[in-house]
Amino acid sequence: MRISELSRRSGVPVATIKYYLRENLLPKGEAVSATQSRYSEEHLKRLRLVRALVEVAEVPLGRIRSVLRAVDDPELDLHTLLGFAQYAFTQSPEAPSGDDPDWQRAEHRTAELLAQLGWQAHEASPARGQLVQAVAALERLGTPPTPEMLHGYAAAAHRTAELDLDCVDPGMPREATVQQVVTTSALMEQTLTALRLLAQEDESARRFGRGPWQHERPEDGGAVEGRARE
Amino acid sequence: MRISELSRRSGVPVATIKYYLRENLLPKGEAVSATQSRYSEEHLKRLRLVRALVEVAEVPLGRIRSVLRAVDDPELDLHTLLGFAQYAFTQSPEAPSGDDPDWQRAEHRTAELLAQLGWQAHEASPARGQLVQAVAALERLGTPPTPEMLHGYAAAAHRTAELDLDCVDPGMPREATVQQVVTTSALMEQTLTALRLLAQEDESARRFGRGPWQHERPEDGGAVEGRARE
DNA sequence: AATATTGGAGAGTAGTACTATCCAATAGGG
DNA sequence: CCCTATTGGATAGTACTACTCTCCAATATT
Repeated sequence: MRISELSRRSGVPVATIKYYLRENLLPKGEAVSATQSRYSEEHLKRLRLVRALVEVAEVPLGRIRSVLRAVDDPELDLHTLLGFAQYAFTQSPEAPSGDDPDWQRAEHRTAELLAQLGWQAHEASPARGQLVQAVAALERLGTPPTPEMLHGYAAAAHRTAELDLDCVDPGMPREATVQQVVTTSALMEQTLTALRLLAQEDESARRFGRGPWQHERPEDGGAVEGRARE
Repeated sequence: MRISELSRRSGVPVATIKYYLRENLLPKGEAVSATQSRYSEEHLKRLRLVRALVEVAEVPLGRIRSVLRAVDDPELDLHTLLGFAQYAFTQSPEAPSGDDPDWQRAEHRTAELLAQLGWQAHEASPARGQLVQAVAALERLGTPPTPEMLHGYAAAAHRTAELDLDCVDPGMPREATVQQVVTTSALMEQTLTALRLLAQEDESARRFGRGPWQHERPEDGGAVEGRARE
């Protein structure tokens, strides 16, 4: 198909497709002449994947590029690919600025937690870094997470990880599996977050509330006065 | 304290503090003269909260502003505040573009799921919208989530929501509770995400891997050859 | 008195993700 | 073969976010 058809079928403007082509988020089409290339169903699938990642999961294009590079590497096995996907999707918290006492304590808490859980995590894992960063931030705000809480969250996280991997079938063709891996990493995250928020709403209503939330924004001009019935 | 001390104690540049003051992310200090204002410990706390939200949770400043507006409203009870925090932190997926069949199906799946779970969620809840959006994206990519999977994730989400609310004590002074609510919404999200990724790594190693991941970036010069931009 | 700091305002910058315009080379219909 | 539309390729421009820098006159500090 031509670029205009690719645009029509995906709902993405031609200019944006050209941009993705330039940015190596979409492989070039097969050049038919100097002014025409042919795009396949694979291109359409890839484009839809990129759009889902951009629109729904809000992954920056740079990280999407990294993931796709790994996806397109036929050498990588499933386990390694999952690792790359994780690496690409997680923002590395970079320099801990050295001698931050809160960071040190967070490092210690994290190491202890992982040891108790028996999880083997790479020392330089970005997820580990993110965990330390979050714990350090909580320390700094004066509300450090208790080991019990962390264990509780870890148990829930472990349950979701099992579910994540349940839908990855190593016997399927690589293409399909790869898509599954990437969508699992990114879109299931969104799903899980949304479910958690909905569960919070329900649980909050049960504990201290009087029904579901009123969803008005506290935008400029008030509108705050008309909150839940009193 | 003066602005320079606020800067030194928080590690945030003076220029950024001024910017936050302009953007109403930080209340003005008590004006002592035409060229000086006094800032309190509250300002420092607020500044640290904003930084944690920006750096760790990557919440856009606009959303932070919304949350803070709700936080500073003494009228709001805990339940309502939690609702505002959720509303502010979630990006609304906006217009479903009307007659998208995938969206319709996702709407249906979501409604059914919530009905089965017995969760009372507001029709216009942003979390609900986000869930529909994620499910619709998965549909579009050809890998719709099964009801069983969704129920599994929902159970895990419910567990975390219980933990989230366990650390909110309605008997505490409002200031402390409010901080707790906001950090719970945002920073625990990061914590949970990180834990899920670590659990994935561990579980993936158990199922198909041979140990923890090697964390090399597929960046230029890495194991994966770079893009063909010549 | 000399130097530093502050509040306030405005302009400038860097990064991200497009969007628009231009152009010459075709493609496709008549 | 002619004419219009489309395409690839390149470049420039836009909108938004989150700062960062500069300037200034009025203080504060030494």
